[in-house]
Amino acid sequence: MAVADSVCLSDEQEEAVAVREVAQVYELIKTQQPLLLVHQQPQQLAYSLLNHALRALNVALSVMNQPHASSSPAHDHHIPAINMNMINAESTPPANSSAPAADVADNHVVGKARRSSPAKRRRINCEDKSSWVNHTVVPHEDGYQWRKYGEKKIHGTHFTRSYFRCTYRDDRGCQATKQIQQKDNNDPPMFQVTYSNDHTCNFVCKATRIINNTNNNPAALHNLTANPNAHPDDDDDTIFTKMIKQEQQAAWLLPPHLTTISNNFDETQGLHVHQEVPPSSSNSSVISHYADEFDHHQMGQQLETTVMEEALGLGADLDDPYFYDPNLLLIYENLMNCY
DNA sequence: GTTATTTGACCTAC
DNA sequence: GTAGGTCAAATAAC
Repeated sequence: MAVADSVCLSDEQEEAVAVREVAQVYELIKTQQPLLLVHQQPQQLAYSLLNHALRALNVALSVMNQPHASSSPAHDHHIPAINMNMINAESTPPANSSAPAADVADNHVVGKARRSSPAKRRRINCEDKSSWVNHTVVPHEDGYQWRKYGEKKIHGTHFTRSYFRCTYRDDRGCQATKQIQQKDNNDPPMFQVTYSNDHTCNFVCKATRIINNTNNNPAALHNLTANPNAHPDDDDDTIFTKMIKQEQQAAWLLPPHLTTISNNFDETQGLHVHQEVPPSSSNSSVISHYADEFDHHQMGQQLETTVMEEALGLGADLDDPYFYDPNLLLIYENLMNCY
C-alpha cells in the first residue's frame, strides 16, 4: 500500500493528537513508576512502561515534527535523533471509524456472497480513512490489543507481512487494524507498522480511566490486581475483564505484602477501605494509612493541601519529581517505608 | 471449552 | 495474471 508523505490533519487535530499521546504516557509513567520501584521483578514492568512511553512520545514528536501548511520551509525544524518515523497519510480524521459498519455486516453473510468486496474495503482504507506508518523495533508494543488474522509474503520483501485487527472488533465494532512488516535483519530488527483507522473500542480510554482510579486510589489498585472481576464498573465488564487479565499478565502485580487490603470502590461514593486480613506486620497499617488519607482526600479539593503538607511532613523534597502529584508522593513514600 | 494463531483460499484492483 | 487484503477452517495454546 502506498503511503503518501503529505499531512492533511489540521493544526488543531495534530495538537490534540500530540497532547493526548503525551498525556497518556504521563499518566502511565506516573502510575507505574512507584510500582516499578517496589516491584520484585521490575524488568518486565520496565519494558512495558518503556514501550508505551516510546510509542506515545514518538507519536507526539512526529505530529509536532510535521510542517504546518501555514509554515514556510524555513520553519520546518525537524526533530532529529529518533529512529522512528511516523507519517500520517490520509486526510480523514481517525475518529471517522463508523463508516465501515456496513462492511462488517456484509462480512457476516454466509457463503461466497459473505464478502461484499475485500478490494473495495482496501480501496476505502486507502482513500477514505486514516492510516499512518510507524517504524519501530517493538511493533507489538503500542498499548492496544490486536488479533492476528493473516500473514502474507509481499512481493519484493524478504519478510512476511502480518495483519492484525483490534481484539475488540467483534465486541465493539472497532475497525482499527495494523500491518507489521519487518524491514531488515538488524539486531534488533526494524519493523514498519501501518495503522489504519482509529480505535473506537475505548480500550486505551478505559485503561487510562482505570489507571487514574488506581493512581488516586492505592487500595483500588490492589483490588484491581487481586480481584478484577469485582470492579463495579459500567456495562463494559467483558472488555474490562479482558483488559485486566492482559494487564495482569503484563506487569500489574503488587508485592505480596500489599495484598492485605481490599476495598469496595464506587465512583460516586468514593473509596471505602477495610482490612480483610489483619496484618501482622506494620506494612499494612502504613498502607491503610495512606489509603485512608486518600479516602479523606476524596471528600474535597481543600484537603489536597492537607495531603501535600503531610507529604512534606514525610520528608518530601519540593524538587522531587514525585511531588508533582501529592497522591503519588504519598504512595511512594509509604511504600518506601515498607522496606 | 474457550481463545488465539496459522494458513490456504478467495476476491478485486491494477 | 499478479499482488495485496481478508476470510474462515484447522490447529495450537491455555
